[in-house]
Parts: sequence; structure tokens; C-alpha cells
Amino acid sequence: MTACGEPVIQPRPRTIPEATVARLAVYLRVLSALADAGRSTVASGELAAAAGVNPAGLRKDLSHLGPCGVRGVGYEVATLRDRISGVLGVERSRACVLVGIGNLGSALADYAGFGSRGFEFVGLFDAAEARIGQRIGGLTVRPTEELEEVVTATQASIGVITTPAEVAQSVCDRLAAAGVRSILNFAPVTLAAPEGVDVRKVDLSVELQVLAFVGQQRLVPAVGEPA
Amino acid sequence: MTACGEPVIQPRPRTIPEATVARLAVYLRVLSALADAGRSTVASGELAAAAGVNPAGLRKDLSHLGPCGVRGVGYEVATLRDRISGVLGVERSRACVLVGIGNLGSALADYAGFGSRGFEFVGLFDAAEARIGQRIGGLTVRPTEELEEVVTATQASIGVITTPAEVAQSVCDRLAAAGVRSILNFAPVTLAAPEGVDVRKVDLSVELQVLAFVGQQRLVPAVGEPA
DNA sequence: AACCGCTTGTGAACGCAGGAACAAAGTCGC
DNA sequence: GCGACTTTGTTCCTGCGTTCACAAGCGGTT
Repeated sequence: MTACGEPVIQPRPRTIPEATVARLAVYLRVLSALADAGRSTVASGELAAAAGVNPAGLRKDLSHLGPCGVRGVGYEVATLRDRISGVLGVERSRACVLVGIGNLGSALADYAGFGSRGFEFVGLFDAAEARIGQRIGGLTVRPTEELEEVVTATQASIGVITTPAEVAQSVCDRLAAAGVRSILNFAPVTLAAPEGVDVRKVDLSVELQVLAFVGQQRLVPAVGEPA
Repeated sequence: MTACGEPVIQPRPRTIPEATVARLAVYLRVLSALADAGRSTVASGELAAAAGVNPAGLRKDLSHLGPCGVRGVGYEVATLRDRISGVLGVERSRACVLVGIGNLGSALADYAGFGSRGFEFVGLFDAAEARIGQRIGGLTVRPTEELEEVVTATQASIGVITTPAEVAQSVCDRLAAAGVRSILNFAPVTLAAPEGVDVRKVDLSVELQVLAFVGQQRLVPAVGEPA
């Protein structure tokens, strides 16, 4: 039973759950640290403990990449790291633009962790005259007017919005129109984007609110709790 | 300090799902904007569109607060806003400390949105000599040594970690030992905390990684796509 | 006063993520 | 060379979150 005539053989290119992708990124970081520490192999239990997840769930996550461990031994650190890197596409460099160079934008532009994960900022933009010309992380802040020009020239596919809420939607529209396919939004508004453009929202105050709520809920356990 | 005479009246003190709490915070923001715009009532469809969720899901979320809408009309903007505010505990002021005053820490300390949500920073801490004494958002940066002292004096229950990854765990330990019950961690490490202390992690590079992955996955749709 | 349309609130079904348990497989020790 | 132990990869199951669909209720209109 030879399945000839099927040229593109991808182990398991089917959809990987989003939650799994997020955890893979965490595993990747832990594996890199282990590799730097000189470890050659690691078992799912230890890796799961370091990542803060359940061992069985970790193995299920890894199963999406096909078999990549040795039974009775564990996972080879360097091999698994490279496998995850390949799946997440860390090798390929992705051009990103960042709009809104306030404190948060500066923090992102300065963060060295992005570069090692395949993300390269190719443009920093701000509307304030005072910000323009400032150098952050090796780049010069440019006026917002040049946004479309830079996106087109660099073929940037990712845009990050760290502007005030009032202008976030217009920035989103311009990014989408210029050809950006993925947008990460830190402004506290829900953005609308055309079909084919994926918007992901990170709301810092919501995170704090949820944290505070579960904290206070813990103090009021239940109505009839026997101590 | 006895908490007598504090009738904690919650219509339905049952457990509210965490995902619902996160959305309630979003609804609250939208409702505030509507109130400022002079709107008196709003239907679930419009509110859901503004928040970017499903109308039925929104109604189910609100059902956790008990009946608070008028059939055939919708929800009264001001009433619903106040109801959500009460449940989330926005009125009460919560003392927070922030450790690690880099770019990200400065952004959080400066962000005015927290104050209106019931969060008040009562201490900013950093280990770098150069940062100490700097004034941000009305507070002065203090040396890390004073952390325990301030937490005890202010009864702060929330700690935010924006330090480098290497020292995040030790900061977490100190916060927990000093009495902090909830910790929001921005450092790219998985923190271990004692029982009774809730740790929530926000990983900016993971967010970007997931965004990029779903973007590239979209370009390779499937094997037999009928267009 | 009665009808009609609109909207809420709730019940049920679907799909998905998470956790536990088990069989397969490979290695180490004897 | 063989047995036993260790660990992976998978399968089943339980619970949660989300979505769809419908009955109940209120306001406006005639």
C-alpha cells in the first residue's frame, strides 16, 4: 500500500490549537534555558513543572509536532527546541511596525526578547513632534505620515498599536489598508478590522481587574461554608 | 480591625467565571463611554458589537448579576454601569505595589486608567540606584529594600512585577511573604507562589508569537480547499 | 383595552480544552 | 540475552465555555 502521488508530506500540518501554540512558546523558552545550562535530555514531568502546566497536557501539546521524544528517556533538549522553533517559525524574520511610542511602546521597541523570537521592528511611528527623531533600540522614530510608505517598502505583516484609545481605530484602518495582516492592540478599545486581518487585544487594566476580582472572591468563599 | 457592620450584599455571590469577569470589565468601559456620550439605554446587540462579542454571550454574562435589563427596551446605561462597578469592586480603592521601574513599569505607573478602576499604586520600587528618587505619576521610586515595609504599612494586596526575569522569583517570594495576595507578572518566567497567593502572567512575546502563528497558518489554509 | 413587535433571560446542544489512566516502546541492569 | 523499569504517546472522560434557539415580559400603538 504505497501512497504515491502525494508529494507534500507534512507530518501533521493540521490546525494546532491556539492555547497549545501559546504554551509551545513557553516550552521553547524553558528549553533554551535548559540548553544554556548544559542539559541534554529532559522528561515531561520536569519540563511541565518548569512551565507550570500538567505533564499530560504537555505531552499532548508536543504530540501535535509528531513523535519527538524517546520512551524511557525523555526529550532531547536541543532537538525539541529546534523542532518547536521550526513550527513557530522563529527562524524566519518577521517585519513589524510599532505605532505609538509612549512608555509602553518604548518598552516593546527596546525589548531584546523579540529579536531572538523572529520579530524585527522595521518602523517606529508617533504623532507627537517631540518624539520624532528619537532613537530607540537602534531605530529612529518617524512621523505617522510615513506609515504606509514603510509598510509597503518593508512588506511588514505585523503591526503593534500602543497609541491612545482615541486614535487606535484609525491607525488600525491604515495598517490594514497598507497590507498588514496581523495586529496586536494594546489600546483599551475593541478594534474592527476587515476580513483577513487578525486583531489580538491585550488589555492590561482588564488583567489587573480579573486578578483583583478572583482575589476578593477568595475572601468570600461561599454562603454556607463550614469554615 | 473588625469588619463588623459590613453587609456584603451580593445578589448572586456564586462563582462568576473568570472569562465572564474579563468581559465585564470591557462592558464597563463601553458603558462609561456611552454614558459620557449621553446615551440612556442600550440593547444587548449594540453593546455586544461595541465589545466585540456575541449578543447571547453578553446576556449570559450579565445574567450573573441578576436581572438588570428591561425587556423590549434594553439596559439602562448608568444603572448597568454602576451594577458592574459594584460587582467588580471598582469603588473600593486597592493598594498596589509595582516592582521594576523600567520602560514597562513606568508605563503602568503612569497609566491614568488604573486609578479610575479602583487601583492605586502606593509604592514603586527598583534596584537600580539611578532610578531611585525619580518621580512617576505622583510617586517617588524607592529602593527595593523598603518593599516589605511599604507593603505592611499600606496593606497592599496586589503586586505587579516588571523586573528582569532573573530576579522575578525572588521578588515574588518577598511579595508573598509580606502579605500580598495577588501578583501580576510581566517577566518571562513561570513563577511559583505559596498556597493562597494567586499569580497571573502576561507574556508580551507569547502574544506576538501566537499572533504571528495564526497569521502564517492562515496562509496555508488546508489540503483540499474549495476556494 | 388589546394587539404587536422588540428585547431580555434562560434552557439545551455543541465543541473544546484539561486531566487521568493505560498501552507501547525503548533502555538499563543482570 | 532477557526481564523489568521508566517514560512517551494516545485514548477516554469530565467539565467548562460558547452558541443557538425559544418562551416570557414590557412598551408603544391603534
